[in-house]
Amino acid sequence: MKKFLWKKFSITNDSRNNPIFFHKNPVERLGFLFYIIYICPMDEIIKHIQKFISLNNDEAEIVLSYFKTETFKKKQLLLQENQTCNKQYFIIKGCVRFYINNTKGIEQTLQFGIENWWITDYLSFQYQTPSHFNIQAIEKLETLSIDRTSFEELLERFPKLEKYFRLVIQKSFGASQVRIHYLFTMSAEERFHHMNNMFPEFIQRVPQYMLASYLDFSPEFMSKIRAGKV
Amino acid sequence: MKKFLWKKFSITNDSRNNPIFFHKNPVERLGFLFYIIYICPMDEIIKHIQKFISLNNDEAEIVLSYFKTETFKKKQLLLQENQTCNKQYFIIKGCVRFYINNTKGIEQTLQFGIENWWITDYLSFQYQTPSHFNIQAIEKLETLSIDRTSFEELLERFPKLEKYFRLVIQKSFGASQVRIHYLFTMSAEERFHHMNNMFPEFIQRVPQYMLASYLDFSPEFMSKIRAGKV
DNA sequence: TTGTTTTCTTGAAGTAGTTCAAGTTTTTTG
DNA sequence: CAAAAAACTTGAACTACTTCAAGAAAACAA
Repeated sequence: MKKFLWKKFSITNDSRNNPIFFHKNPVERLGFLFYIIYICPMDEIIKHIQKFISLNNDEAEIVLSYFKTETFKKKQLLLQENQTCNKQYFIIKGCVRFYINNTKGIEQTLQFGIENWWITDYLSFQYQTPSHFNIQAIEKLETLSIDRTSFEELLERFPKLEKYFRLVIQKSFGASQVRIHYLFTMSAEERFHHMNNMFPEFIQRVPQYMLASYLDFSPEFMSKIRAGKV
Repeated sequence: MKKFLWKKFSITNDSRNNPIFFHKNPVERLGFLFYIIYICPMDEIIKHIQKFISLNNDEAEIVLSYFKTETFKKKQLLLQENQTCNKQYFIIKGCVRFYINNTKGIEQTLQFGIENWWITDYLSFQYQTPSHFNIQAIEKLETLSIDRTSFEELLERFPKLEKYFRLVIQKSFGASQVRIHYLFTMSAEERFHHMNNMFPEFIQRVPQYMLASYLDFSPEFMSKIRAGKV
């Protein structure tokens, strides 16, 4: 039901220029209001922004207009190695992995992303250089995306968003440091149990072999840990 | 010689209220001008900021006034585990390591910092929570430091610095991702040679055992790699 | 529902690293 | 400059993981 409405009312970049969407008469906008308040998952990004900085309703609408909804099928790539990353994605629904192909041709997961997370290769996005990374949908995925140009425009129009993005990246960076900490201080088994305790629901969502590579051991070893055979 | 002058003219936070320093008469300020233009390493931070955003001379002086020069002896700690990190440091001269004590009581380096780098535990600094990390001077160290409160004030006074700090952190985050990439795809020996090729001058500056832990292998193994005995 | 693909399991053999302990070299300090 | 401290080296024994190969189970598509 939710999903049906979501698709039906799906708002694209063009909404920015759609007079109905921005019409001030509340009756005429009823459908959209309902959509925005009760159903629209796009609302999540506004809530997320408002956790870090203030943003009133009018601003929120304009901010939203800079984003495009983009959906991906399971296994579809959002970014491929050697391509330049020209979008930043905010995950509305679903799950992605950020991975590389190592020298033996095995895919190694560096990061996962779930609802309300930003995902992109910041270096490639910022400096428009080819990426070393792949980003792939693990589940059917709904995102809000913004390209490099719109992103610049958005930040120029709302400089206070600089603060929002600074804080978002700061958090990601912090998480990345803590991750290295865990890789360095825990044994394979400890890393698995730690992950298991911290994110019990999450580990249900991704194939074991991806989790194994994220925790930096082989899928076979994961199997043995789970079976208590180590 | 340089060092002597540096010490002699060392500018502290109090400079903000020092009428001589900000006096507009160029003759009276000659010493300081000379200092600022030819000797003052504080200038480096301004140059660094100007690489990312525009900043005129008047602004630069005010920005500088928010910082304090702080020096550390070799081995001195800038931040200790379990303390809350309440400063952000910009390194003028010297070298630091960002490390943890692992479960076996061995110190494991997660990051190095050299001239023109920012170093702090961003999570602890931002959310004022106890840090998991230590930051230590590896060489005699000169920094510019800014505390949490001054940092907030600075950003409020110059909102465009939000962009600067966003870009700085973005770069650090990118570097951290690339680092994990290397850890995952290269063997110990490859990681060493890669580091050797990329930063030949840097590896001269730090003890081998710190480098070994940064590259995630034992000091003994480093020794064997270097001797070609592996 | 059935066939196909993807994911997970298991044990045996192998290896890239660690750990330990003792000695040597280099750097720092008074 | 000598003494002390810190950093580096070496080889032998060990181990936490990997790799391989083959089969079982689960998920997916037609």
